[in-house]
Formats: sequence, C-alpha cells, structure tokens
Amino acid sequence: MTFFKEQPVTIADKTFFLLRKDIVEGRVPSGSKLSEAELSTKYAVSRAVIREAINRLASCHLVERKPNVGARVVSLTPEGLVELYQVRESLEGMAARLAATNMTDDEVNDLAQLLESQFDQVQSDESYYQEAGDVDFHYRIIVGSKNQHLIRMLIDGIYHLVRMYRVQLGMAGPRVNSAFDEHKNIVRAITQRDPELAEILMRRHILYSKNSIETKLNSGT
Amino acid sequence: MTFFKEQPVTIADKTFFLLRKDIVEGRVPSGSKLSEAELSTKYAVSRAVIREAINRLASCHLVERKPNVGARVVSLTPEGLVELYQVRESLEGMAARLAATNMTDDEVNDLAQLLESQFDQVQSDESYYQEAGDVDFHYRIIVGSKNQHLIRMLIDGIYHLVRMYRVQLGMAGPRVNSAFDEHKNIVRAITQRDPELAEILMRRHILYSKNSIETKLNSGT
DNA sequence: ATTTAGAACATTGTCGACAATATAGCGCCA
DNA sequence: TGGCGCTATATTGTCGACAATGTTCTAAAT
Repeated sequence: MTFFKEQPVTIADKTFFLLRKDIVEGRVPSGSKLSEAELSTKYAVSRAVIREAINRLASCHLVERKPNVGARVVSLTPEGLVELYQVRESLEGMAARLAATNMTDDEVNDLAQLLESQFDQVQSDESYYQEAGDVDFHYRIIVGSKNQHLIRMLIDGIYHLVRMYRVQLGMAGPRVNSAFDEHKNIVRAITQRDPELAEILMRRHILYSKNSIETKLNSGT
Repeated sequence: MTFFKEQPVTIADKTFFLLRKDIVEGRVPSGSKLSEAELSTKYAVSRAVIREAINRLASCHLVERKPNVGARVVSLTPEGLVELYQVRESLEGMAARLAATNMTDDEVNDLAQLLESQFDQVQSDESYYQEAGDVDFHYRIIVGSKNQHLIRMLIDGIYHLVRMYRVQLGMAGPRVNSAFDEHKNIVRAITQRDPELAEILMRRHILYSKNSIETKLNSGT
C-alpha cells in the first residue's frame, strides 16, 4: 500500500516518470550521456518535453547537466553513496524527531500495525520486507513529520537516488531481522512521544544501514 | 569575498538569476501569480526560457507550480519559517559535523581569521556582520563539509528562501554579539576536530536564531 | 610527424506558432 | 433571483524550425 501515488497529468510528467524509472533501474546506464534527439525519438515526444524531463532529473541529482554540452546520468561511486547516506541520516533523523510530536495518534497506531503485519512476513518469508516494507516504514515517518521541505527533499529527491544505488548495486542482503528490531524501537520512541530518542535511533538505524552496505561493497570488490 | 560566484552562461541562466533575485528581494511579491507571457515581455525573452526559469525556481521551493494552471511565488508564513529552520538545523548541523573532519587546516585557519576580522567590525560598526558576514561564515562551513548533496541543497536551494524571509520580514535585529560568540565556539570545535560538538553547537546556534526571529515576528503582530 | 587553423558536423539553446486545458462571462431555465 | 451549462477568452503545454555553441575531422605548415 503505497499511499502517496504520484500520477502524471501532463506529457512532460509522464516522460519524466518513465525516464526516471529507466535511469533508477539501470536501463539507461549510469554515467551515460543523454542525447535529447535520441530520447525524443525513443519516447516519441518533442525535444521540449525531453528537456523539461532532464531538467527535473537534474533537480533530483539523478543527472548532471552542463550548459551547451549536455546531460549525463550520475555515476554511482562509493563516495557518493557515503555522502548520500550522510544526508539521509541528517534529514530522516530530523523527520523522526518531528514525527514524534507531529504524527496523530491514528497515524502512530497505523504505523505500529504495519510493523505487526510485517513481523509475520519476516518470520515466514524474508524477501518482502526488505524492499517495499522498509520503504513504506520510512515514508510514513517522513510524511508524519508534517514538514513540507523534508517531505519533498526526501521523497521527490533523495529516495530515488537511494533506490538507484539499491537496485544497481544489488542491495538486498541480510540485516532484515536487525533492521526490523530497529524499526520497532523507533516506533516505540514515537509512541512515547520522545523526539530526541526517535532522532537518535533513526540516525543509528541509517548509520548501520550504511555500514552494512559499505562492507558488502568492499567484500564485493 | 564571496568565493563561489555563480555566473550565467546561457540566457535561461541569466533570466533565472534575475527572476530569483526579484522574488527574493520582494520586487515580485510573494503569493503573486507568475504569468509566462507577462514575464517573457518583461525580461524580453521567449516563453521557453521563462518556463525553464520557473521550473528551476520550483526546484528551489521559491515558487509552486500547478499543471495547466500556473506558478505562484510561495507565501511567507510563520509555519513555513519554522519548517525551513528545522531543515536548516538538520542539514547545517551535519555540515558542521562533517566540516570538523573534512576541512583542511588551511580552510580552518582562514575561517578563524575571518572571525577575527569580523570581531573588529562588530566592535565598531555592527551593521556589516549581520548580513554578509553571517552568510559567509555559514557558507564556508557548508562548503567545508565537502558533501556535494549538502552543498547543493543548502546553497542552491534553501539559502535563497532563508534570504527571502530575512529581506522581506526585515530581519536584521540584535543577536549580533551572541551570534558572534556562538560562531567562535563552533570554530573552536572544528579546530579541535570534534564533530559531535560542532554539530551540537551549530544546531543550537540555528535554533537560537529561529527563536529570536519568532519572538520578533510575534512582537511585530 | 606533430601541431594548429579552419571547415563541416552534431548537439544544445532559443524562438514563435499551434493545441489543449482551465477560467470567466453570459444566457437560459427552474 | 440563483444556479447550471455553454461559449468565449486567456493561459499553459507541446511542437518543429532556426540560431548558437561545442566537437571532430581534415589539411596545411613548421
């Protein structure tokens, strides 16, 4: 149940979503050049809407554009991953802090219930939780912060890059049980309306994720 | 000495910078509608470059765009100010933390020297420090974090909104001496290469600023 | 053989016109 | 008189063509 389903209204929207999906999931390889003419034929739209789509992708930090030269898909590097997770730690920590005071009781209950239902899945079949379940959890807290800047920066911006790293560097891995416990502790802090604790736990949770991914990367090379 | 001077290369760049300046400094009033036709005659460019400029402004959260309807300059509200400073606290806190480990010794020395030179100005003439001096200090730490995401989010994005609030709600006010002391303490923490302390002090510094502004706003109404 | 100047090519930037959508005004009907 | 629907108008979205810039290839000169 992804509740904030963004749906395209204009052609530029649709093209933007398509292109973003293709980039995030690696069909347009990272580091490759984006030719406006080529893309306009590929997606069967005018160059103007391609340009708008590329500009929007640049806002998300998914492509880098140079004037009079063109745009390239960002390249995925270990350093980039570290920087990304530093920002995540900062922003999502604040999101958890704010969620502890700004989420309604109903929202908190729903969140706790979500974890309950995921608990069963973790027991029987681990595969689900890693992907959508984790994202769902984090999204709810971000939205629960009720801070528009935070919400837009994370959901419209950073999370697509995070997903790009996840998909292309193949991050599934373990850490399912431990992450689940961390989620539970965060929810407990929010339930107790303890902002400081919620922030600390969220930051540690993201820090652990980063470390886990880093070791996996290093062992891979 | 503003060292990261961004200069326009294309017409769209120039128009974007002009329009942003006009919005931030209130010549285009907050909450007003941005007519593409009107702006294209006003700035003597085609509608296409106006559209690109508006799109970029939307990425900075300076305007809000609705499909098939148009774009409006954001309205400045007390709640918006609070949300903005929450994000600042989060991101600049992390920037200070990272700066404590990533700034070179030379950069740290320059920063300390900057504060020294500002100290004299604070003694004699308070007016300078509040504006450019404060911004310069924060910019150096942000850049010193060496985190590209942080740098772009803050300098390209949030800081223009901050300036917009400052200019249009007329925030000059006192807090010069106390802010200066806080700056000094932050630099000391960075000099001692103490990331945790640098982050804590920066967050408190921004929190104090927010509180100061809020009380000023409330007393104004 | 290497470097450099220039021309030919390819790509991005800018523009004006047309299409699609939303808004405002007017008349009709209950 | 008030509300509803239609038409007219204004605004945004999309497109193809032209201009400006960057890039590559060639050829000539040292």
